Amino acid sequence: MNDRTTFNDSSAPDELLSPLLDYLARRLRAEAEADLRPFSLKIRHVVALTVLRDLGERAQSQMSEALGMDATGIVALLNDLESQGLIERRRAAQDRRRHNVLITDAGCRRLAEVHRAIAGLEQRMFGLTGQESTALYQLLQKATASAAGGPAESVAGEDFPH
Amino acid sequence: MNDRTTFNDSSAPDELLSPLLDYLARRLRAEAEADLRPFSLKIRHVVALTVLRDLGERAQSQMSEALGMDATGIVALLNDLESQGLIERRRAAQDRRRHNVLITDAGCRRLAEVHRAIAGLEQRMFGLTGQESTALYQLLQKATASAAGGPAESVAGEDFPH
DNA sequence: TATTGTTATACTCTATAACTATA
DNA sequence: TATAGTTATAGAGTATAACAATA
Repeated sequence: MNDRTTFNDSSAPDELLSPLLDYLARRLRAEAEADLRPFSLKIRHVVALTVLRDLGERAQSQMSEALGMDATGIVALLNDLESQGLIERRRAAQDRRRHNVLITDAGCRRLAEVHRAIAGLEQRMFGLTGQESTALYQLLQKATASAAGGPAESVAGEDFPH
Repeated sequence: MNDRTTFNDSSAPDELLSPLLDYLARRLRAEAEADLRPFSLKIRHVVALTVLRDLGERAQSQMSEALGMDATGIVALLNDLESQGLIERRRAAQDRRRHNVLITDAGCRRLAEVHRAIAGLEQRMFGLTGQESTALYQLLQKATASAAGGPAESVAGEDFPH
């Protein structure tokens, strides 16, 4: 049964979030390309490194879940990072089918550099104050935790970095 | 929350916004696909229709700028919408090179339906309260206005819907 | 038989370059 | 010559399907 009235009144603002998210993500990827070229990385590499730094060693299947990406995409992503020595793949002893992935020291250092570059880009591009930026981060964080739980549920999972 | 107040107002938070935006936009596109399939539309069609509804008649070159997309992408986008009768292209009398684009009545009706579908998806997916959702909208709105002005400037332009 | 990771492949999204018609 | 739109094409980005190794 559909409860349309509560739905409209209690929650959503008049306008949609999706067009803004779509727009900002597209612009971001385009702008970040230039800043990340010296590192031979793309935004999704940064996402993957961030997850590995914050969550530690993970199986590739868990990476796939945490990043909301297909497993086949993860393979290519990790290949890029491994060829630069930023991550390591290790056969898991308990289950030899599994490749455990972890960030290397070089990966951590690289991530820190990239982090500074992207932070600068965000500041220039979004023009938000520190407070606004923090508030936005927290809201996106909450939305992400919810989205990571599944499309129809609001399960705040530990699937994404804080 | 720890000593967050020690941050000066101009500094960014410790963590990056970009990975979250990238993640959410990717998930959103994937999830919205199912909801939008009955309409034969994608998220970017919704963005385009929203812009046309809010800003009125526009040249294609202006659409390109407003959407932050290459002009060639706009052509295919508008072809899709025109073939469904949701928008119209008219030769501009003053400058016959130009195609002015405007949303049709059918387009407005379709957009309203789609709007409801996406709003429901956002609520299920992001699990935000009405207040949070509104706050997030306003922050994304501000970031979008800034980003529309250019990568290095904070010019709040009239380029994107309010 | 089911699961982890991989390869091969195709489809979607976006950008670059060349063409047309107007100015 | 320059600009608005279009076409053709190529390149990312992501997903689907079949396969190998292991459980």
